[in-house]
Amino acid sequence: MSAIGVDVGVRVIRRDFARDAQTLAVDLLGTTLARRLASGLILRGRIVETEAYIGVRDRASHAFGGRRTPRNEAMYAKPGTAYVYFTYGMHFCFNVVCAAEGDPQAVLIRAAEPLEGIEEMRDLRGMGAAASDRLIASGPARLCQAFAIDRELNAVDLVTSDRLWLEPAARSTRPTRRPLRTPRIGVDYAGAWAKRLLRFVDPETQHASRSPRPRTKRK
DNA sequence: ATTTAGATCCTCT
DNA sequence: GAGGATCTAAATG
Repeated sequence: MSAIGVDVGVRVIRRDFARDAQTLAVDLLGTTLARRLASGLILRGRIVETEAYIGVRDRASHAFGGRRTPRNEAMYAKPGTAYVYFTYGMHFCFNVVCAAEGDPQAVLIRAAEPLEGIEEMRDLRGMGAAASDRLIASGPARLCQAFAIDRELNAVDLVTSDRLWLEPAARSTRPTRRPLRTPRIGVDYAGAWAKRLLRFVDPETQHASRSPRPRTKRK
């Protein structure tokens, strides 16, 4: 994997994406997100926080009620498709489409621990070299900025793309404890669906969008 | 430590 | 026209 020309590692394959969003959201923790820039430089990060958007009955989902628009069209595509959308006038968010084609389920990738190409990520984020690694990709829009993910990558097939893909967790990167479960962030408009525990965080990470254990602060 | 306001523009009603 | 799967800096307790 370090040999020249062998920079694209083993990938997550189609059938692994063809599961329900809740299952995939858990399974993606510890997985590597990989991005090749136009320059050829490769960025990698370990996914540590996800959210499941579980389909047409999920009020918090862009596909609620079977809504199908130009924006969310990618949610109805094959499992393993990227769904990248623009929000709040300035931010992008990246999802992995899953389940069966036509069933609009997706996993929002909310945070990653930078592994490779960290200096480039800092540049992309407009951060100084002194800023903490924890601020690079802890949050869905920060992650997109750090990995240069924007509209251009919407609807890309993560199974075949040489610009954006996922690599399975190795033993050393797989979480060793069960994920922390919380309500999803920023979906207060979704009524009862806002309370469902569909956000998943690696309990041992330092790189989530908010501390997994806000209580304890010793040491 | 927690809260607030402002930025900013695309998407859908 | 309204509001959003957010982030940051600044203000406040």
